[in-house]
Amino acid sequence: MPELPDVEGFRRVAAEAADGTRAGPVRVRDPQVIRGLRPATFARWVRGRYVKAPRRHGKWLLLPTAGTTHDEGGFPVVLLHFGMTGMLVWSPADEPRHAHDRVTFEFAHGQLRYRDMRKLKGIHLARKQSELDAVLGDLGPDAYRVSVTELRDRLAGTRRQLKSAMMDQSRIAGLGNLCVDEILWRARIHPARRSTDVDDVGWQTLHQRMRVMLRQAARAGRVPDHRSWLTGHRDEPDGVCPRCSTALARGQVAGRTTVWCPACQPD
DNA sequence: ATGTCTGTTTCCTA
DNA sequence: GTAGGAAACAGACA
Repeated sequence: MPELPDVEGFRRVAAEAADGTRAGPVRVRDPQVIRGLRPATFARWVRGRYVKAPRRHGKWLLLPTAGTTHDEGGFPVVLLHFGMTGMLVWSPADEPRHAHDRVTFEFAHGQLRYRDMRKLKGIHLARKQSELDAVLGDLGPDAYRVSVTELRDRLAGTRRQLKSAMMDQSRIAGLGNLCVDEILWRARIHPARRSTDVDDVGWQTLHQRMRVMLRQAARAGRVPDHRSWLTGHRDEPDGVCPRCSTALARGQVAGRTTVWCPACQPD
């Protein structure tokens, strides 16, 4: 589930509910979710800090903190990754605990809950720049902020299949399986096309379609499954292309379930 | 019961 | 550099 648009939704949840407010007790229900330091240490570092202007890079959500109301946000920074099934939920304090609520952050008006069924990823804490770099240092530029030039430069220098390169977080950060299929369908490029095989017009198109797609999806906080989107048809066994009604193709590309239109996206 | 699948990432081998 | 498989995890489903 969580790709760039979803995490952007989680960022808004954090911003609307907790920005500028002070964290109370931090409860770690599942110690396995806290990575890189002891859960009790994590809770001690975060409790009493003011959350400031939540940010997102790729699929990571960053919660910078400050010691006082008027301070600018800085270290420590809480870093959350949602793996395949994670989410960030804002609930009233008396809302019954969900079975997959792994960590809760108490605030005056409610609580922020890190909810995740599979615990593929988790929550880190960066107390200084070097710890931030250790977690985020290998990420490429955020997919929504990358320029067309940078997109081309970072993806063209490999002979891999384009889909594989686009999902590589060290090249471009934020795109997952759904986003990439949707973007490639809109750009009319076959997912297994070699990166070295895309021309300048192709990069322009890809960038423009990516921007539009991500803007709309980020606004929704998810990749919409609207009927005019490829994503709206990918779960149907006999899905057809919403643009040309050709039967959609389904297969494995870069080791992942991939859906494309054989007519719009010729090999 | 058993095996297969899944919107992610990382590590290992060829 | 690149591709493929397996693993981390927990559940749904046939």
